Amino acid sequence: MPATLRDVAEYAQVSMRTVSNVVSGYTHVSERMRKHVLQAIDELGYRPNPVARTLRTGRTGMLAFVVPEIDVPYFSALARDVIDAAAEVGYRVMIDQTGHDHDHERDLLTGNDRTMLFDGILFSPLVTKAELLEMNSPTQMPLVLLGEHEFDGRYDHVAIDNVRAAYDAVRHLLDTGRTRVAAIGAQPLEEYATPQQRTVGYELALREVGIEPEQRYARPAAHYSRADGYGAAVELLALDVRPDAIFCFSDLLAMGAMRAVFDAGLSVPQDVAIIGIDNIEEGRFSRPSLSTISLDTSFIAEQAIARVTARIETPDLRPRQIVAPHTLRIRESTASIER
Amino acid sequence: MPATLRDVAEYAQVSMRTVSNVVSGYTHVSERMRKHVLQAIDELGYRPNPVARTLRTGRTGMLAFVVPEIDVPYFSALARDVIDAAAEVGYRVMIDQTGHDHDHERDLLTGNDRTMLFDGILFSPLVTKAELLEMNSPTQMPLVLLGEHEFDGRYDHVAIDNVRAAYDAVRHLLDTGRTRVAAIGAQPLEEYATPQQRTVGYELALREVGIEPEQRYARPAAHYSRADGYGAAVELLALDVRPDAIFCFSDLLAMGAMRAVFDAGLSVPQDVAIIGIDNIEEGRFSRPSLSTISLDTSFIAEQAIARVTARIETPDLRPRQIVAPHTLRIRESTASIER
DNA sequence: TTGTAAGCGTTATCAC
DNA sequence: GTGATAACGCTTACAA
Repeated sequence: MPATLRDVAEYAQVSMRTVSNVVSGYTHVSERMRKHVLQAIDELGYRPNPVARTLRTGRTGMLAFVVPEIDVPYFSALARDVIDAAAEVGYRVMIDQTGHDHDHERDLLTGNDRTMLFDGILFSPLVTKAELLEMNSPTQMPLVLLGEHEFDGRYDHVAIDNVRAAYDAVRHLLDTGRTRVAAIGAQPLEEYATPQQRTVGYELALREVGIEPEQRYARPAAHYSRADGYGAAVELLALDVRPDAIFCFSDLLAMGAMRAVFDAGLSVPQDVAIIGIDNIEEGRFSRPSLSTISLDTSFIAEQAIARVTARIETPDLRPRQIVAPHTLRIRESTASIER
Repeated sequence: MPATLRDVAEYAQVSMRTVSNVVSGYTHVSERMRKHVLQAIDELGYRPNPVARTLRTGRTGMLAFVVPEIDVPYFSALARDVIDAAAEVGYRVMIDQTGHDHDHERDLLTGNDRTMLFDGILFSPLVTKAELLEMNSPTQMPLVLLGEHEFDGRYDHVAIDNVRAAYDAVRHLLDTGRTRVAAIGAQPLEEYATPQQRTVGYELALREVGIEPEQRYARPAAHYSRADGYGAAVELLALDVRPDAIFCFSDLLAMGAMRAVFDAGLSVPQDVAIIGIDNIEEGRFSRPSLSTISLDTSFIAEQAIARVTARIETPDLRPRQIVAPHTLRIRESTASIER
């Protein structure tokens, strides 16, 4: 049985109030008393019970970071920054992996979840636009959406400008002389905001230089995984007129696509240039190194944490949209080719 | 203000006891009553307060998974499996990132941490052998150590046979005809168990074929990162007599080493064969694909979860050591060479 | 500065 | 099968 505050009080012959004061810090308490109580605490090996404290104060000191899959490099890099940013302001982070399970996500959003031991949620969701809109009984839990969806004014939101990011990537491919630019990651359905926005940016860049987007050059990808990128690239390379560049909606797709190009006996960037989005570390060491759009994950994490903690303090804040910066990183996979 | 159990009881004109029975499930309660209470719950939008429940029952339903860095692919892959295995038995997982901070780790182990809202800990630690041994006031928290350290009989422990794994990797390099086998990841100090054990396996394999390990071929690496692998490989390649194979203590080190070989104008596996440990997905898509020792992360996760939950139920279980299987995966990076 | 006591929202122990 | 009531361990008015 661990010692309780009451045990310490009895042992030290003081009131619980005094012990509590000593434990939780600063309240006026004489130095002699402090020493005395501290010693009692030490001798009994007392540790405050965080659950009791939480019940009393209403704060758990924990945030939930909700992602589809934690082992996707972009998410784990973001998780790292989120954990660090949260620690900075005294919060801990519980990672919740939805595994592409919409019901799980919805339970979280509607507060149906049975074990909500946290003060706020950072949500990198898969939920479709429709699902988000029809969410009729949103939880009172402070919530910040990350990187997906259009800003609809109901939730705080931190994301890059997806249209612009895609535009920048494709524009770079065009600038290096490629003309047959394919895309991997477009969603056939209009359900998800991010792929749709990136598709818009992709087509925008093409049209700007007078190229009409071709349907067969836009390939879907279910999970933005290496395997999906590989599969989509294999299809692209089998076309009569092969693309000379591929814009992948994530670096992971790009890694898969690169491997597919090699397996087809072709080379990157000579035969096919490849660019991704996310700037995962893997792409800095791959051969060739991967050009990409870098998202500032620590900026995203800090802004999200700042926003959710602000909302914990002041629940009625007006939802804001925060746009995170992105940067084009040119590496070997899109090097210009000798003509 | 969210509705409480008491609110529901008053609203439905029944006792709190009855509401609690309905909420927590099975206790005998008439069907009519159940319906009645359920409706009241629905109308008031009542959600049980998990904190209050926890204070009463002493269970949070949460486990902590403690790793140095969550964005290391091996750890994030393991985290994924841990989260899944925990969900399977009704637990959630809080991820705690120590960031190579020994004090943080020690606080966790000694229960000095102020916010321990979990029922048990899975610990993939950095603490040195000495630190672990001198841990004089271990917390009563159920604890399972993952993948590090020797089994000293005080904690449950799930890990591969590190000596054997290293031996298998090096043996494979030797079998393909390489004779100058270097290693990256050895720790100069004898503080950490894993690198030491892998060094033992490395030297064992060499000696078995009559090769005396050379000091200059064994390079340390602080963080098992791509960058450390790169740096160590650069040094190895600058030696008068260049190694013709490198055994890296992690796949991430191997990815860095591979890039260093290319940057030196050499090729893998023709000039230098490379093998790692961990079997991260990245190595299946890299060029060349990376030979490695595969650890069964889902086995490790399941065993660890089974063990920690068992210990939550029955605190006095005798600590056990569970050895996880490993398998050699031969890929392109160690292909045999034409002589 | 310190003591007393009332909750926080639940579950569990007792009756009936 | 259901109803009152005492904990669980802590924080914090309110008193002293």
